[in-house]
Amino acid sequence: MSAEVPPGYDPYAFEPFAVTVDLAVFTVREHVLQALLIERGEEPYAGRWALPGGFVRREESAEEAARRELAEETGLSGPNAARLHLEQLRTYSDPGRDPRMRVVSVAFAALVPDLPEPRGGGDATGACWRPVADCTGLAFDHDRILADAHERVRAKLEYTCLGTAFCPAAFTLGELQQVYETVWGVALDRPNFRRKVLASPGFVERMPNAPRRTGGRGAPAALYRAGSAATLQPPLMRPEGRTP
Amino acid sequence: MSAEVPPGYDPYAFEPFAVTVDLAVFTVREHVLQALLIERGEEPYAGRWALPGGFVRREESAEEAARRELAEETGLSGPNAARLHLEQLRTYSDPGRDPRMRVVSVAFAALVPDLPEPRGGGDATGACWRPVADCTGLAFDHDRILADAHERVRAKLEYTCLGTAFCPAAFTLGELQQVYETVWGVALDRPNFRRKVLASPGFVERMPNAPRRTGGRGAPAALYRAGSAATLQPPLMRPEGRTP
DNA sequence: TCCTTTATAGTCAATTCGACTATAAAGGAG
DNA sequence: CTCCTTTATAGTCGAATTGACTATAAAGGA
Repeated sequence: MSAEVPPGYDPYAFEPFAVTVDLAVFTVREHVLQALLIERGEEPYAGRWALPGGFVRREESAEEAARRELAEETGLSGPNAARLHLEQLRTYSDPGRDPRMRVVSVAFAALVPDLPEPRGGGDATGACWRPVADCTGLAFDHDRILADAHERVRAKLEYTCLGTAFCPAAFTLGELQQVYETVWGVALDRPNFRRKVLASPGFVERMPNAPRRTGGRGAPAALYRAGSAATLQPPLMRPEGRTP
Repeated sequence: MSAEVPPGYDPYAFEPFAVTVDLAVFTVREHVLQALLIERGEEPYAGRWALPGGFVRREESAEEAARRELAEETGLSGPNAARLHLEQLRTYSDPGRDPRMRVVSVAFAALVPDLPEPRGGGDATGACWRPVADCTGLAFDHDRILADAHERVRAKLEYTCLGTAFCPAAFTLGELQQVYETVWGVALDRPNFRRKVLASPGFVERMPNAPRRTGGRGAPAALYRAGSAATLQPPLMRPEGRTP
């Protein structure tokens, strides 16, 4: 490898890499933020938990690979696939992050509503939801990826309308507030929360139907669906203004 | 290149890619936001302008490659290299983004103060600063990368202390305000701007020295340096709350 | 029939923000 | 030297937002 290599496509400068995608898939189940994990069936890290993912194929982009892997892992398809937020997180490229060869991984964060069942499909031994607080000791650098994705989601709830991605197609403001409280780990004042949400144009819109009761007890709540806005102005900040 | 497929990897799934970094380097010069471009000397796109960048080498991460390329292209080294903000933007992986082979590019955004001179150093035919508004018709998908980076910088000025990355080690509040006005393309009220900045803990801190006059005319201004905070709470929002 | 839980409507004071006014300290033009 | 323009910096004031509460109604369960 000469030091005076022109930019371009000098054969000595070109190094072959494998490119993979890794997915940090989040959902809110039973008042807890959970992540989707798979149990590795092969070396290295056989038997360890890891984020779902796989190789990017020759004819697809990283986004397409991520969507394909997500469908394989969760059984997400058709109408469900539409109610899914998938965004690129960042790329992890440390030499040595895979013990055998040079692998660059494009990480994605995905937010899905509470799905019926995870499907341990395809190549993974098993797949399951696990509270993010318990997701430690993952394979490769997946602890780090998951932590980065977790903080990204926490931060994006502040200034985007992403919270609705955790909710089903129709939801109550109480359910939306639960999402915020679960992801941020704080309690929010109910009247103030609904005042903020309803004052944010395009965040939620009322469904032209009848209300229903959700958890059984309590007064029936109005149903809302996600609005057309993508960002929140002004933002809905978490208390204690922490961004650790 | 070792065609040997490591054990445990599906040989049909593994596809070799080239991995590059592309840099969107921004500075504020003469009240205009400018980006660093190089003129390509080789096919494809010979003679066209492009973002600086290059291949990731076998023993380095994408971050290290980006820092290396930036040093080669701008002559940034030693003390200057410290006053530099470099952050990963996202990865571009469309098949066909390079006409000849499968290239995945990890894009970075860099913010530097007004440097003495760009250096068309090393491998590039020529390098120059160009107002971002005039940066069109770039090679590959670099128009898109630059646009994404531009919007990222605009957005991050709102909720981080990044604005100081465009300023020299010591700066006046007027200079910092110029950065915001230039990047956002709006005029800000001077008293209100300084009130917000000074009320944000850790954004700037006064230098324990004497004031000076900057542009020649006008009263002398106090000098500040970047504080220790990374994020702004509450954010400093651009007027008209636009996030196109 | 209570009692607990949840939804929803208000109130009120403190804080913040946007739009201004005012004053001082340069440098340049004449 | 004397305006005049430009910039820095200190305030003011009313409107809007926010955080902390109170109040009331409508469930379901014991």
